[in-house]
Amino acid sequence: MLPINLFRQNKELILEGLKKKNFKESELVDKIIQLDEKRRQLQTENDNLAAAVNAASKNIGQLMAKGNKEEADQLKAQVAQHKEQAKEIAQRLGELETELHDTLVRLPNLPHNSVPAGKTPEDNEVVRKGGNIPDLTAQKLPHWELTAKYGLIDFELGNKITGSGFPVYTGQGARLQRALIQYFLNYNIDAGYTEYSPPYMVNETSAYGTGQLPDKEGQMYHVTVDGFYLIPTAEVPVTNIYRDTILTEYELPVKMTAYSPCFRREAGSYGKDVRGLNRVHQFDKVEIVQLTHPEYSYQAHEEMVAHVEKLVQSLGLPYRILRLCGGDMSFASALTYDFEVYSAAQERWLEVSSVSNFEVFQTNRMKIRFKDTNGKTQLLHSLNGSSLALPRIMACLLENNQTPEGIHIPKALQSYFGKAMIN
RNA sequence: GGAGAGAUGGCAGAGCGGUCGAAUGCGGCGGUCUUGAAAACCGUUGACUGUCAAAGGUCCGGGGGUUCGAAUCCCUCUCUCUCCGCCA
Repeated sequence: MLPINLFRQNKELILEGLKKKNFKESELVDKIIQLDEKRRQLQTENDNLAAAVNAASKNIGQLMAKGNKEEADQLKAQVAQHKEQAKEIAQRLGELETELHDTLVRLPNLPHNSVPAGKTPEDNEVVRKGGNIPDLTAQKLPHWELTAKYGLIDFELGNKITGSGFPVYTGQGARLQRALIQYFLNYNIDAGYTEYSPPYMVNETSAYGTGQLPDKEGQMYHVTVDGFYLIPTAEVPVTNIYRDTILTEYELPVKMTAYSPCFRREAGSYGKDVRGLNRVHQFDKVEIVQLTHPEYSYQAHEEMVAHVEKLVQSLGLPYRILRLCGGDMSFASALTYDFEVYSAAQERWLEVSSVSNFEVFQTNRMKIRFKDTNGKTQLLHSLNGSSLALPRIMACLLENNQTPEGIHIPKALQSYFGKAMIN
């Protein structure tokens, strides 16, 4: 949610940003400004009435103490009148506040200056490439055939137990999952991130805080009996750790990492996109989250990108880093870098990480703040990224490292996996 | 699931219808003292809204009610604790 101050101070900046993000309903900006003005006007009226009531009440107390009942009764009648007026105003004020808030949450975050213009994924900008695409002339099986061949994943069994998109990892496949999680977590911890093991269900307030609600309601599994949501990413519970918190400047930056399964309904996906591990309803991911001083968030963002890049490199996978264009960015983000790795048998790029700076968009909702050196309370910036999401990494590892003799395990993983090859 | 107790500022903990945004202690910050530090002493120390600044307004777990007036009384929800039951 954009801070309301921005609308009072710099309307042009907002309109410009919304245009770049390809947001159509720019008339909402004027609506918000008007609602805000009206709201403040009503608030003043309301406050003045409350002040009158407060003063009169104090007087009544004193008059009663003196035994001056007659005058007190007169004042009481006055107060009753004021209260009737106030009731009406308070109701209108409440409606106005709701409308203002509901309009405000419909606006996406504004893009950073460096975000390229554009509407579709084709307009994303390739920032860097790395690694080598392997030569698979000897054998070129897609990962869903490899997982069957070596007994790593049973997709059919998942169908039976739950439904499509809930793969069952078995034997060496399960072990590889565990090795990846462990490796990723340790790598993040070594870089100064504190590990958290959060709940996998969150309440409505938390889902709202990171922007899942109201925007992506249909993408989450909803446990209706208790009103909980299964987390689509550890970002949700982890960022909410600091909801309604005021930090001191020397506690910054806050760096957190967490492993969690992620649950996504993925309504509307189909075809080759959902084949094998490409898109599933439950998957594992290790996430990194930072809360930083607003002045240093872009520096932190670059550090996070470099951090994830080194991790991808250590797995020996061919990758590219994209700077997402305005139209392809998520609702809440100001700047996003996507990491894609090349799946050599499928011959396509698969997204494995998305590293974003949300600036104050999330922290404004969650009231995550800090006291600066002048004693002023300010919003922090929040950032997060995958480090990394497992299924597509696994798909690429299997496909790219396949040989007729077996699948090679990257060196960095071998101590976690326990051997150098799947066969 | 059943029975009971409770929720107050960063923390601990008073307050039980007006003088309470809230005693006191701890912690934090500033100062005196000191070569420096500790101790001691003095001062200061919640958030939100509003404004050029102020005045004013709101907040004692959430919501609703009684009253001229609620942290204090009533209803309700959520959460925490204790005991019983069940259980990884």
